[in-house]
Amino acid sequence: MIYFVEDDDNIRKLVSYALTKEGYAVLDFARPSLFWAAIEKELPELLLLDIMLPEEDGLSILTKLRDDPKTKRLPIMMLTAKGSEYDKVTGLDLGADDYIAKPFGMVELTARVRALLRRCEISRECNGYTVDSLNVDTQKHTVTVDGTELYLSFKEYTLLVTLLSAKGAVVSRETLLSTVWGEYYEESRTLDVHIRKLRIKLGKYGSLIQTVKNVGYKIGGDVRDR
Amino acid sequence: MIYFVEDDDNIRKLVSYALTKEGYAVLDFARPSLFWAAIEKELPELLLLDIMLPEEDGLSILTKLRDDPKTKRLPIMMLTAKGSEYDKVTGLDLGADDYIAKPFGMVELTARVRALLRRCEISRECNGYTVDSLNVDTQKHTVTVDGTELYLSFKEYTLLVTLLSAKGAVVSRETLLSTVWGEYYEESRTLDVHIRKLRIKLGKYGSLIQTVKNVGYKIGGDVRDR
DNA sequence: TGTTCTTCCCTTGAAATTGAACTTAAGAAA
DNA sequence: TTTCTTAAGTTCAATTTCAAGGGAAGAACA
Repeated sequence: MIYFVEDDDNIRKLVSYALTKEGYAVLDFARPSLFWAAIEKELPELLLLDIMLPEEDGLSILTKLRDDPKTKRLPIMMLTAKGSEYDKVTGLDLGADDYIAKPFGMVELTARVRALLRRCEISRECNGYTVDSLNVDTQKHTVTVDGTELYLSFKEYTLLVTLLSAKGAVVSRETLLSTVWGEYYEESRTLDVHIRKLRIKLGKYGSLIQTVKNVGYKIGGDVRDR
Repeated sequence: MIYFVEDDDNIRKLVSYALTKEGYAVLDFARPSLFWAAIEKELPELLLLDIMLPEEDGLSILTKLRDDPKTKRLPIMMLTAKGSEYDKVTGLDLGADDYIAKPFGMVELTARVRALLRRCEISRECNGYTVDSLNVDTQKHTVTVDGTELYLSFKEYTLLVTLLSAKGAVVSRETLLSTVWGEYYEESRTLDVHIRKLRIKLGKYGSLIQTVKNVGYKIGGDVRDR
């Protein structure tokens, strides 16, 4: 998911269109306030940020994002009409990862986006995951164990995919709650209950979901993309 | 260390001077052959690569570097007189991390270099530690000795990671207590007890944890990031 | 100089306590 | 209906506490 903050309607539409055509999911925002609301709910993989904006300067947004541990590492590309070297340097030194000056071509933009995502090792969502003979197809939204399809509820499915996407790394309770349940959820036992149901439904693969006490849960076993 | 391949003497000197003044160690090469010789000996942290070169095209060098596992992830910034969008895209898509078109200002160049190094620093942030055949994976939260996984409790694990992250330096009792146990903890034997359990679980590596009387504990041996 | 004593930390083992996750069931929401 | 959330009770390992056991460094002493 790519977020794009830009007040100029034409540029916003143009860039969104170009990126969408490249296969990226894009959400664009005409005003910072809309962007802030969205980022509370879900973090994008990359942010395109114009500098000249109503309400709040792009550089101010950049600074705030870099100060927050949650968005400290978010790949950010600044985008601006001002072409002066001074502006570029300011943006980069405040923590932007790339900077592109208007007018820019869509082809260069998408190439820079690709390069930045590559550098940050965030590949576009894959089509699914496989562990042993447990298969998850994120296109079809299906889960199969030994070839037979399994029915999972929405939360169960999202929980499983979130764990799988970490490729065996531990996912904290907090992250799980915010990813699967949306906004920040304070400590709640609903996560435990869903983990339990998921484990039961996964049958012999239930034990793949391992508890890491005081931290969260992880998938044991070799997770492969597909 | 930054390597810089550029045939134009003026630009080479200018850029080298600017980067050196920024505090980077720079080695510049007028010809690809000299660069290839150097890279055999030592990998730089970043490579600035001109496109138009004698002997061999910069894009060809880029491709070769990206094909070699040793240099696959080397941060590379392309640098060129050709300002066409097509060239930029080609460079970026062949695996360059950034691209700057001549004529460029030294201030922008150094800012881009800083930004690129910063980003690569982040992505290579440590995923674990290795001492001898003791391995700690901080992503998966696992500890292995000679390839077999070891189960550590939360405190034991945190204690071990805290000690490892000091890379062999002594960590005071006070620091350990405040890092592992949260806020300040009054003097308590609980730390000793956990150290003991950790030593036992680590088996032959238990003796890696050395007591520094009146101060704290440290890891003996060569701690490496991974 | 060498021996014993004292003290201070750290180690050890066992027992007591705590707390995070699990379970279950029932009610609310979709 | 099915799914999700909440609440309450349970469980068992993790953690802490306690008390006794070393052992090294320096002091006292012969």
